[in-house]
Amino acid sequence: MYKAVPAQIDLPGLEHEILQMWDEEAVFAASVAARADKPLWTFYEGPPTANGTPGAHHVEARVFKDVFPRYRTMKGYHVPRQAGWDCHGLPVELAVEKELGFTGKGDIEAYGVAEFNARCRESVLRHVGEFSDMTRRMGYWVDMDGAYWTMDAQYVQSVWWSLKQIFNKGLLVQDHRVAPYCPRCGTGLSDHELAQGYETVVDPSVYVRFPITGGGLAERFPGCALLVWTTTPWTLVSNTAVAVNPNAEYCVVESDGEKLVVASELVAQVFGDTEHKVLATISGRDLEYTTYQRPFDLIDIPDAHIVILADYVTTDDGTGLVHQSPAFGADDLISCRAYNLPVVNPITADGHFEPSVPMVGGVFFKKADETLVASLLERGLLFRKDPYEHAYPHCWRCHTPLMYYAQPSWYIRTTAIKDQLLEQNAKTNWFPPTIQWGRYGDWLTNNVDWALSRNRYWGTPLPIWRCPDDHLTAIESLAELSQLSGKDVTETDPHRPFVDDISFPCPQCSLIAHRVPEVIDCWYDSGSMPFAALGYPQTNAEAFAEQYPADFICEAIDQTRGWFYTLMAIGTLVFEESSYKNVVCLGHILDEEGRKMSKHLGNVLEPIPFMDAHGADAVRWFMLASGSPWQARRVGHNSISEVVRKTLLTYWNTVSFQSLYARTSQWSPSSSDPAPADRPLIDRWVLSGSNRLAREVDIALDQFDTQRAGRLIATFIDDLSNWYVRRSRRRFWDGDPAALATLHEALQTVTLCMAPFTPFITERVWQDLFRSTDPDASGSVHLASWPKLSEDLIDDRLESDMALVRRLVELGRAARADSGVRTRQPLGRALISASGWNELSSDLRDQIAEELNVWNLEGLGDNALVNLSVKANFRSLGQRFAKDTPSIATAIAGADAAALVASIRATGTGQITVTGFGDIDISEEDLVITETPQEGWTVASDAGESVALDLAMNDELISAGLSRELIRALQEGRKTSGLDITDRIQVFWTSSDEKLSAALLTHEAEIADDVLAVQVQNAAAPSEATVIKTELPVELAILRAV
RNA sequence: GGGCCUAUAGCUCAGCUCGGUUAGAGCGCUUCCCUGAUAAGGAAGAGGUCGAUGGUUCAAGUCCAUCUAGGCCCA
Repeated sequence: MYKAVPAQIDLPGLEHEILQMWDEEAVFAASVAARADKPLWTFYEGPPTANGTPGAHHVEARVFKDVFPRYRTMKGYHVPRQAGWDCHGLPVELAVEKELGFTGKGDIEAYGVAEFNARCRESVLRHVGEFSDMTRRMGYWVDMDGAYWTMDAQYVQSVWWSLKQIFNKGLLVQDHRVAPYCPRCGTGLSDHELAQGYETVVDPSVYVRFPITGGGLAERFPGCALLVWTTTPWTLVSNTAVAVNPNAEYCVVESDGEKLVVASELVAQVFGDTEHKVLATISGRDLEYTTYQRPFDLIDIPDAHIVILADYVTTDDGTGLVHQSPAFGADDLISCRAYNLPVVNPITADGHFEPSVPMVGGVFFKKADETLVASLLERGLLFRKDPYEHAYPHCWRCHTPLMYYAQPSWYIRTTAIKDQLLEQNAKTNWFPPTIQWGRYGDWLTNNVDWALSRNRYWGTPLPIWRCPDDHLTAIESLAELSQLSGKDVTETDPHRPFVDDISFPCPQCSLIAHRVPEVIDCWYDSGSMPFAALGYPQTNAEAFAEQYPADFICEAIDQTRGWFYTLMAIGTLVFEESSYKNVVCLGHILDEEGRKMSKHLGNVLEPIPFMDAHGADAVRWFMLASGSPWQARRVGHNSISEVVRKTLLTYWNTVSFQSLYARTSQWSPSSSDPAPADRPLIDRWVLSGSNRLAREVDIALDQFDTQRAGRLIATFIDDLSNWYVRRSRRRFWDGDPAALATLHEALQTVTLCMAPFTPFITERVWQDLFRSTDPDASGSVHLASWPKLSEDLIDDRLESDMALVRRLVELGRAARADSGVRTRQPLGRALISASGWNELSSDLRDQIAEELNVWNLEGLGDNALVNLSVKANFRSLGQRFAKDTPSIATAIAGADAAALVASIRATGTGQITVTGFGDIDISEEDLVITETPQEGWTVASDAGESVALDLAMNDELISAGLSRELIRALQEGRKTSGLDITDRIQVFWTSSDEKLSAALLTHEAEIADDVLAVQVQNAAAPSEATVIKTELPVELAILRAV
């Protein structure tokens, strides 16, 4: 027997019970173990940074990471799922710095690197707890006990091993380049980190006069100045040169008594309405080696301050003359090197001007702008100053504006494998597909070398040792280090400062080699997880070979330049093959107003309270099925509660209904239930639909399309509840085994299809309906297999017939509403006109009659004088007649509809005369034929289908109507007086109304049957009976029968 | 400046792959109906220049081009 399923449900409460059951019975482990000998379907978990608290976007990604492995498991695959935690990196360091009240690297050094890193490790352990709780609460099944931690010694050594492979290929190199640099964190950043941190800021954009001191122009136009534009006034201190485009045209402009050099194309923009006159034009090339007076004379920059040529200079913006400061611009550095100009850097590693610099010594670089601009103004060098709004890169973690800063760094030469990366990308399936050659492909095409090193503390140490003669040795493990150093260091923590203390004689020259000071980008750590999570190659070599590459990974779109890239790049660098085949790339989650969620705005959704308010299933269903996962979506309390009402509660109530009546009639599924073929048509319709559902959802999930799958499921649940159950209610009251078996089977299918989406509620239903009635049922819905298809039960004809039935019912209801006669009042007959009506089985016709409360349904043409109208069916005509379609359509509209239809119905074709074409044969499919009765009917028509109601009343109909009215009043009375649905009652009535009395007597048996009355007495009610309120002229009362 | 995404009812979104002549759903609003599973369901009404322009076509929300606005990412 089924378990009792209450109509009311507390979803979050249910989920906590299920969570406990899963824990107690170790269902997740069992679901993986049960498929151990089945084909592998591999999934890689992208490790969240164990820092800060989880947000709604983590829930989103984790829902998708959960649904496909669950689905594949049901389909018979072995899907191990290893959790992972990203432990290293700036985010963790910054959090610890904040806790300790540090302001920079000096504080860390003073505190001690060992102690600092210990705090970092402790911080990671603390934050992982929050992620674990959220993960468990939402029902994301992933093995957290066996999680990989990027800070584990084994993991670090795997990363070392991979770096050594790359080093050996000559692709890990040190170089001196201008790179984005965070002065607060004191380290360079990679391009994909840069991508995380653009912020819109307003900087001063200044036009500065650089008076010419030598060269051709100085002689021709004494007092002339170069007009130079920059948005970073602080770099003017180290001005070294001015670059112009050799192929652009420049001119000398006289305005307001001064002479300035500007690119010709920009003259109008620079001078605007100010009166100005062009004195001469000159090519950029001819400006080369012009000398000028630099704007600030604060630091020593020998042999500089000339005009140089550079192709990258454009005349789109500014003045076409670009100030050069080679320490702070990648392009500047390249251009100035070509002229052997010095690279002078007056800014220290913490972003402040050196104390010895006059005017701005000790000032933070960005803060110097104001002082410097004031000085320019005072000395008459400032031509113009505008606020300039633009996106400027900031540190993605501490929000300090970045400097482009010349510094030595370690790079992975990814540009050398760019073609291979493009090749690997071509073999990857992206969902949605636009990412592949759009956002991601674009990124690959513009690939730059990976700036790998960080001048920090808490990270995987770069495993390169260097001797005084600059010989480099890459190390792959502590074992190798032990061998070289002659000491057993295999138990040493492979982090700073401990590895820094290990040294060994250089294998090439025997001088003592020490480790270089840098640690690596933590994105390299996470990108190494396919092998490092297994400790490969030191351990698990076999498992790795089986599990590489992954069948499936999934993250949000911000990972295109993050994890999606580092995974592919490292895979290609080390194994010459990308590490994933299918990648699902999600849009972001926004708040209800469409804004990004951020702590700053205070609109962050706390996942656990959110799930405890609505239920994790509701949140999951929303993420998977509501709107497009590829797009940014708004989420909030309203959108989630709609999901609950529309889908989850409808499903639950259908289950509760089934349980109620099955238990009432002591029904359990058994072999004595009628076979599907022997059940009524409506049952076969449901089974056709449920089997189709299993097939279509399977296809959709195979294509990673949860939105489509969700729509299919929601539609089916709606059909089941609001058509099948609604239409079959009486059979359930009667305990009809065919109906009960049908609903049982349909619910089983939909429960299985839904299990990956909403694992909690489906588990509850599985336990209450299926495990309780089938000794062979698996102990959990998540140990069950995908529903077995019975293709032979899928009946296209039946489904299209039922669709017609439902359309006709819809028309009938419209006509009913129009007529003003309430549905409880039966009508004698309705006339139907629709193609397909004649072929409709009597079972299906009965569905229409019952739903509309009409005693007889008849074909329209046989019973009334009919008005015919015809319209052109353009879809059909267009294919045949193309550009002549409109003339044909006009002719059809003007034709004698009655004669045309009569001819088509008799012979299959009809003829119309079209001016310029003569007679044309048309068939029924070329037309939309609408039949309506000529008079005296209430009609509703749509798309060639009509339902007409006969409103004529007679005593019999009125009597039946009164009886229905009484039944409804009595049922309402039963309900409000709190009777159980199985309670029997006695009915007492008295009435002075003749018609009503007659109706009661005529329909007594039927009334008694419907309201479970053991007796219907025409007598005054005893005092203990409950009086039923009704607007009919009758005194009515009921009493619970003993 | 480049890449990608988005624009359909007051709000949230389908429909666009594969063009068919009255553009759909849900929420909200008005009126009515049905109801012994339902926190539901149904009918009617109000509410749309399907972002704009141009093109292709017999026919464009749907295909093409350009533009506008917003978003994300990059320069």
